[in-house]
Amino acid sequence: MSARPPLTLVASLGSGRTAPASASARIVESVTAAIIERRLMPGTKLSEQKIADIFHVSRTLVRQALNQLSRDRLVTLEPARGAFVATPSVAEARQVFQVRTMLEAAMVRSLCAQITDRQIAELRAHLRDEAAAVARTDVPGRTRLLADFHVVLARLGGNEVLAQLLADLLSRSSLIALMYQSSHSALHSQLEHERIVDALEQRDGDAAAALMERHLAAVEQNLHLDPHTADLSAALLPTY
Amino acid sequence: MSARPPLTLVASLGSGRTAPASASARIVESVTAAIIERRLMPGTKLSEQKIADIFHVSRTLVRQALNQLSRDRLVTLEPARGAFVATPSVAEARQVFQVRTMLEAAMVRSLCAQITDRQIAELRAHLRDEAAAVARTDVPGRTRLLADFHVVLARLGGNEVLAQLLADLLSRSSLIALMYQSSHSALHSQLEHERIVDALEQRDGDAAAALMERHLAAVEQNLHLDPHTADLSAALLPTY
DNA sequence: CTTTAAAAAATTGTATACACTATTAGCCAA
DNA sequence: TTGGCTAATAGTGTATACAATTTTTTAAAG
Repeated sequence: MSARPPLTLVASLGSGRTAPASASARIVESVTAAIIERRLMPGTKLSEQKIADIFHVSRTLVRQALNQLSRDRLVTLEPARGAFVATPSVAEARQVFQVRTMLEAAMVRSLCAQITDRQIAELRAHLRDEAAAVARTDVPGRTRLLADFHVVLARLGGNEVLAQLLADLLSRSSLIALMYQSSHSALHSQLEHERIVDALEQRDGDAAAALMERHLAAVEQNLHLDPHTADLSAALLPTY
Repeated sequence: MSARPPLTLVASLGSGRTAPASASARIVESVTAAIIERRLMPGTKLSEQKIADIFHVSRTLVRQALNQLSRDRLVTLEPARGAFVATPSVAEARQVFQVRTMLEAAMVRSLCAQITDRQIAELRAHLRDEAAAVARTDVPGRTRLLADFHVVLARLGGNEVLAQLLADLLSRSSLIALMYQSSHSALHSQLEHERIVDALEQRDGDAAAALMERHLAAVEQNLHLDPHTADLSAALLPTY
């Protein structure tokens, strides 16, 4: 019997980013980071009182945070039973990738028409960070950076609505990748990112869109989404 | 009442589940409906205690509902000042339509490959409802039906993630249309919907996507988004 | 009559109390 | 032991209390 209080949540407080003023926003960020960086497993129960104790706030604020996480689909709320880290279904996983493909292909295509050299340089800098994290086998770091690449791309277009939407889809994708044990190598992903930026640099919208579609398809292909494996892992993974 | 489509914009914004509407979900639906049906103007203050009295619940549940509405971008929360019906900016309006164009164009294109005759019949039935509402100048009804068309389309593809995303964007679009006084005639929109279904029926993905893109561009064009008008209306409408 | 300042009222932000539901533990009977 | 019943425990759902902040009112001065 573990009953292991997620002290890891507190540790994630120090992880970069703009400091959210609100306490509940801090909790949302911490739990999100913990999920993305694979420190909280799908199905883990998120007890209100335990989280409240960790952050030294009342359950009121914890409940606010859990509600928001539920809207983000990172947490499932079961009435009168509590909050759990979500366990996205195979169907949901496929749908998330389908939506991402629609959005991201169109995004890079339109980005080609407006991207500046300065922005390309920003992307190159990000790619260097990715490559470094991959090289030193920094698993949490590379996971976050590889996901961030897509959000950075979205922000370059200046469409905040799109960026926000994609950020949500990306955090869901991280949970999906964790749950279905992606076998897509980080190195492979990183190289595909490089090629996408190459296409952007050449302002070749069709190529960039095609590369993005193939990249997402490759990532999805390397998830263990086939029914047999999925059922098995879903049956074995803890529900409490 | 007439046979209502299984999925309405308002209903889709609630808990998302078939669970009996909780108190806060009821509040969310009521406020959403009030905004979409133009009974709450942008900028209107939503006082917690007043809403609590109306629904005979405590502020706790009202705050939950307002938080959810804030996440849907229908309501803006100003710290220590309260909740207000959102007043989406011109930039946000353009971004919402840009994202919708990306998603809905790709959506109808992929829908062409899998749509059944039975689903086409469903769409035709919806179009008849639309036409009837337009003919009898039922403004709230036609507004809802014209928006629902896009959500119904999303549901047909069987992608629940996409449908949910689009439902959110649609409610935001309704608020935008209200704020920027769309001059796009309902009849015109309705006819464009007919053409899109025509293309779907012929399984012509490129045509359907192009028609959808033109439809959304036309709707956006007929919003009063030009800076001068926008500043004027923004200055006169809100703030109290 | 307008402007400014301070006090009062109203409203939001957070914590706590309590009711209600679910889970667990213990007990008895088969 | 095993199954099921009941009691105890723990946890969630909602309401209320109180503190902090903003808005309004009131009053006085310029």
